[in-house]
Amino acid sequence: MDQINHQRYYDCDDCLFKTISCQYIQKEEFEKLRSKSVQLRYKKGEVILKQGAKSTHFLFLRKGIIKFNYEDENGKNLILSINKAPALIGGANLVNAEFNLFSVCAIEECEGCTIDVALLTRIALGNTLYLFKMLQFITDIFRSSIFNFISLAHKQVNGRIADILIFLSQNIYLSNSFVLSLSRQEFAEFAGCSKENVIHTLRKFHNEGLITLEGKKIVLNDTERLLKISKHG
Amino acid sequence: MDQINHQRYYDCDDCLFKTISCQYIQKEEFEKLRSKSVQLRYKKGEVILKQGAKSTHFLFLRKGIIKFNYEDENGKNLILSINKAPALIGGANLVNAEFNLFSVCAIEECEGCTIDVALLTRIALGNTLYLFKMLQFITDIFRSSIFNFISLAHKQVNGRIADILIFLSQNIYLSNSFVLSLSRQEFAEFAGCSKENVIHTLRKFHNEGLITLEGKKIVLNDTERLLKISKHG
DNA sequence: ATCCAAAGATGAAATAATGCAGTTTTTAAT
DNA sequence: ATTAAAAACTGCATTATTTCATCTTTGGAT
Repeated sequence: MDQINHQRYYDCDDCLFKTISCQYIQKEEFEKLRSKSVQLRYKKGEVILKQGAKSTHFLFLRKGIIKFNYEDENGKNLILSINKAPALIGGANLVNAEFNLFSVCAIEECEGCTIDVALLTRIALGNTLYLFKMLQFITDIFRSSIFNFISLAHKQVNGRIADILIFLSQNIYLSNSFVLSLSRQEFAEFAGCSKENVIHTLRKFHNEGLITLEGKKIVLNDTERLLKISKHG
Repeated sequence: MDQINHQRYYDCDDCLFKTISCQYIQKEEFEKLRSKSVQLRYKKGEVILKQGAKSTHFLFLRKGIIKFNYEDENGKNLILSINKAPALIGGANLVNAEFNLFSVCAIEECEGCTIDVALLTRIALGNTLYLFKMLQFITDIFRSSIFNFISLAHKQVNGRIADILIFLSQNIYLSNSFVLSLSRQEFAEFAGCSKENVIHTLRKFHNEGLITLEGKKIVLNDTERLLKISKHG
C-alpha cells in the first residue's frame, strides 16, 4: 500500500467530527466512514476544492483558515466567504450533487480529512438527526456568506473594509490584533473593490488611529468607531 | 367556523405541491398537511413573512412574484433575490428554526398556502427522499441569491443593471418584453445603487437602443450587447 | 374632473472609486 | 549575500456614483 496516501497527522479520537458523529451514529458506522477517509495537509495557497470539478468527497477541516473563491468569465476573483476550522467543506453539494460552484483554498496551513460523499449520504439518509446536523454545518457557511454580501451590496468601501476588519477580528482570529493571512489583492477581492482602494483606506484608518498597520500585522484600536463607520455614520 | 380562514381560491388537486408531495408521501399524510393549511392571497406590496418574526409556517407559493428583502440598522432596504412561483418560502428555517432572517413581500398578486413547519418536518424526518426534495426547493433560492450577489460584488452599475435585466427577462418574466413589477427605488435596492443611477442607466440603455423604455414596460432589444456589458466589455 | 401624493426624470455639483505609472519594500531563490 | 520577482505603496488623472434641487408625470382618492 502506498504510504503517502495513509500518512496520519493526528489521532481521529481527538477530532471533533468523530465526537459529533458518534453522538448520532454507531461506532461501527463511523469506522466505515473513517476507513474511506484520508488525512490531508494543505499549504497556504493550495486549492482544496476546484471550481467546476466534480465533487467526489467532502473535507472536514480540522485546522486552518480557508477562502471560498469564485472566478468569473474574465478571470476576476471574488472571495465569497472566509471560514476557519472546524467546518465541513463541499457540503453545498450534499443536496444538489453536481459540480463545485466555487473553489476552496487554504489561506493558512490547513489540516483535515476527506469524507466519502456517497457513504456519508447513505448513512445520513438512515439517520435524520445526523442528517440535520450535517445540514447545519452546511447552511452555516451559506448564512455567513450571505451576511458578508449584505455588507458588500449596500455600503461604500469604508464601511465594507470596516466590516471585514471586524469580521476577521471577531470571527476568524478572535483577537483585536492579528497577522492578516490575506494579501491586499485578496482583501480587495473580499471587499469588492480595487487593491489600491484597500491600501488607501487601511492607511487612512491607520492615520486616524482606528487601527495600527505594520505590514501584515493589524491591530484594531477602536472597534467602536469602526462599528460606527460600518453603520455608515 | 370563520369562513374567512377557509376561503378556497383554487383546487388542491391542481397544485404542484400536492403533485410533488404525493410522489414521495402517502395520500393520507398529505391530507394531514392539507388539513392544517390555509389558502391565502396577497396583493402587490403585502408582506408574506416579516423579518425578525418567529416563523411558524412555510408558504408554498403557487402563483406570483416575490422579493426577499433585508432591512438594515439604518432602515435601508436591500433586495436579496426575486423569485417566482412555484417556490417554497421560509424554508431557510427548516434546518435552523429560529427567526426570519429576511422579509418576503409580494411584488405581484400572489396566491399560495401555508404549510405547518412542525408537521412537514415530522413527515420529512420519516421520509428522507421527501426531505431531500424539500431541501432542494430551499437551496435553489439560496443559490439564486448568491449568483445575484456575485454580480453585485464585482461589477459596476452598468453591468449589474444589465445583469438584472437579463435575469428578469430569462428567469422571471420569460420574455424579452415585460412590465416591470418593481419601482425604480426597488430596482435600485436590487442593484445596490441609487435610484437616480438606475434611472440614468436605463435611459442610457434606451438611448443606445439596447432596450426600449415605456414607463414600466421594458423591451430588451439586444440581449447580446447586454450580455457583453454584463461581462464588462 | 380635480387635487394630492408618490414615483419618475433631469442636470449639475460634490464625492467616491478606479486605473495608471512609478517607487519602495518584502519575499523567495540562488 | 545577491538578485529577481512579487507585493505593497503613493499620488494623480480619469471615470463612476451619489446627492441635491427641481420639474414632470402618473395614479388614486374625493
